[in-house]
Amino acid sequence: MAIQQQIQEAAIKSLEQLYGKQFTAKDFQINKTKPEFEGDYTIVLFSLLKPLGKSPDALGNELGKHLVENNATLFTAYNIIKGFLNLTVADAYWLQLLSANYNNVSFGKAAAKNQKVMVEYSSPNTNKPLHLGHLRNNFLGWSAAEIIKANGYDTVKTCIVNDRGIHICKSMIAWQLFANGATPQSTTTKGDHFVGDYYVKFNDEYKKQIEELIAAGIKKDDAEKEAPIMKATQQMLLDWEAGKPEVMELWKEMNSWVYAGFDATYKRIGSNFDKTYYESNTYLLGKKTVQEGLAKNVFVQKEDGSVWIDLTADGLDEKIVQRKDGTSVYITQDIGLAQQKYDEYKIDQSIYVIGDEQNYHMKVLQLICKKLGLPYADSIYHLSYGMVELPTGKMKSREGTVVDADDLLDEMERVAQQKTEELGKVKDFTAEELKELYRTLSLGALKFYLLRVDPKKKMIFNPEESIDFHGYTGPFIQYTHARIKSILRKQKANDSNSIQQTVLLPLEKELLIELENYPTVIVQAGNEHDPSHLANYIYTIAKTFNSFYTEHSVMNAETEEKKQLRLFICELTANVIASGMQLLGINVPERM
RNA sequence: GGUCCGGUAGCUCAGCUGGAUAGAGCAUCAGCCUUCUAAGCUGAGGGUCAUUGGUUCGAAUCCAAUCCGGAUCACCA
Repeated sequence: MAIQQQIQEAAIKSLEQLYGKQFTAKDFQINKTKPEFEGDYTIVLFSLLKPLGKSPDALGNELGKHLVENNATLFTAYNIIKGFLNLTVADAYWLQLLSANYNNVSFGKAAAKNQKVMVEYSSPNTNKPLHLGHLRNNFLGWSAAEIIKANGYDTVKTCIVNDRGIHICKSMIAWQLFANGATPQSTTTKGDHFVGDYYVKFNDEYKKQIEELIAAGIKKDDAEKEAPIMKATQQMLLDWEAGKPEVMELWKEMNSWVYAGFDATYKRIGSNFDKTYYESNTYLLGKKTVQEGLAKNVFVQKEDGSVWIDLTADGLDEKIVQRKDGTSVYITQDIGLAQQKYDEYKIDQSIYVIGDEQNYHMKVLQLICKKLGLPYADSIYHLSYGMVELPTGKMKSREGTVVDADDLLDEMERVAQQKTEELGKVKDFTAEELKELYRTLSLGALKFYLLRVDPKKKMIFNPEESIDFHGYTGPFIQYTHARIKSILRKQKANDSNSIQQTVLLPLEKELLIELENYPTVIVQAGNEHDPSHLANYIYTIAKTFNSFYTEHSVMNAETEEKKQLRLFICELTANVIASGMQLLGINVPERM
């Protein structure tokens, strides 16, 4: 049990024994003691004063004395400053924690809960390569799933590939018009980039045609509809829906190029999925639900045949769920897919990692599911994240202002290589080991950069300033891990009996107090679906370790006992860093 | 206009289920490598926590209003 919780329970017990009154954890707070005061944890007494009719000093003294006397293994001292009761936790407690967990790779992870959580993330369109925004999504989704797993849930990582629709037809049409049969192979271009280039070509041509039509005296709105390339695209969409063989063949081939490209990028960044859904298979789902909704009078049919739901009573708007021609809209497909996920996996919770531009959409989706009385309605959770923007504003693929994922990864690897060569610490590495190191460091820098901020906040990425390797960064933490491993290669911790009587120095104790908190941080990050808590926490651990490292020598410790103690601290710190970084999807090197 | 989200140091961000003098990193300045990896450590300067009012013993944190920025409110996905 977490120390904070133990203190709270001890205090509740003492308060009952002293005053015969029952309090709960909500009635008073336990905080970490501020560094400028003596003690480790602090009970804030103010909220207890009125119910007990006591002065801060009287309550503090009585409670402090009772706690120390009745929990000799837990507390060694107390002091009171104003309304704050500061408690000093026994060194033996931290030492016991240390010897029990120093080599426990499951430290911080919860027992199996036998519940299943699905995390949908990534969800790309097959008409353009992945960009920086997708990276935030991928890193978030992957990490959120790992954190959920660490909290004892079974997880299913899924991806819904947006592989059909008018935007896909655009790149197909452009390819037909301009490619002269070129392929990724013939041009040695990565498949997703190859197709993306034709998507850009479409827009260039479309714009040109509109201008020409406007020059010929046609109104802008009409020009946009009448441009030949757009008409051809719309026809192609109809042909696709009709299953016209040559269209299907081209569609399959171009998508296969894109998938080859995506696979390479996913492999590179470490994204993986247990189940991939394709919109071309799911876009007809949900129609049955429309009929059921009509039968239940949740939906209403208008005269023209379109089907609607009125959400104005819930502060939202009227929303269409089926067009007058009988085809389903996006939200209807989503209802259908939600049902399919539930049917296939019997999931207890369904998490959607989707940008905050779809907050409204997801709210509507959940509300409709509730009104339909679907059993999984409450299990839907939208893990919403802010857009990644450039200093110049939003990224726009049509305007070519996107930061391409592959380009960025290449650039990060170059920076990692340059910095490593400047420092010259791994000259004995093989070419293969160096390559792996650059990959580890570059991904560590990028993932940490994108995960360390609160997901729901938008963030600005400046391509001019490359991502740092110093300070609050992934490489800083990776470096700390490598430093520890360098010590542990010289000697491993072995004799935990020898350290049980050791008196802890401030930095030793501080590190242990922080390490003890790891399980609590995993729970918090899990409850809030927020990896940034974990990123923050690991950084704090690394920072404290580096202070400790500079202040105290391990191999040349004052005594053999201290050497053993510090070796154990090194082991546990390295384990927590490696474990926590793994939950962020970041590897830590043995050397760098 | 309705709804939702954000506004904390020059910049990027923590802290937000109310608690002690608001914290990090970057940048700036001053120190620290004959000793376990200096991608490090120590210190300094830098704040009207958007504004105003309220609740409270106590507010960056909760409530209300206002200002600023963003998202969204399609028979698009």
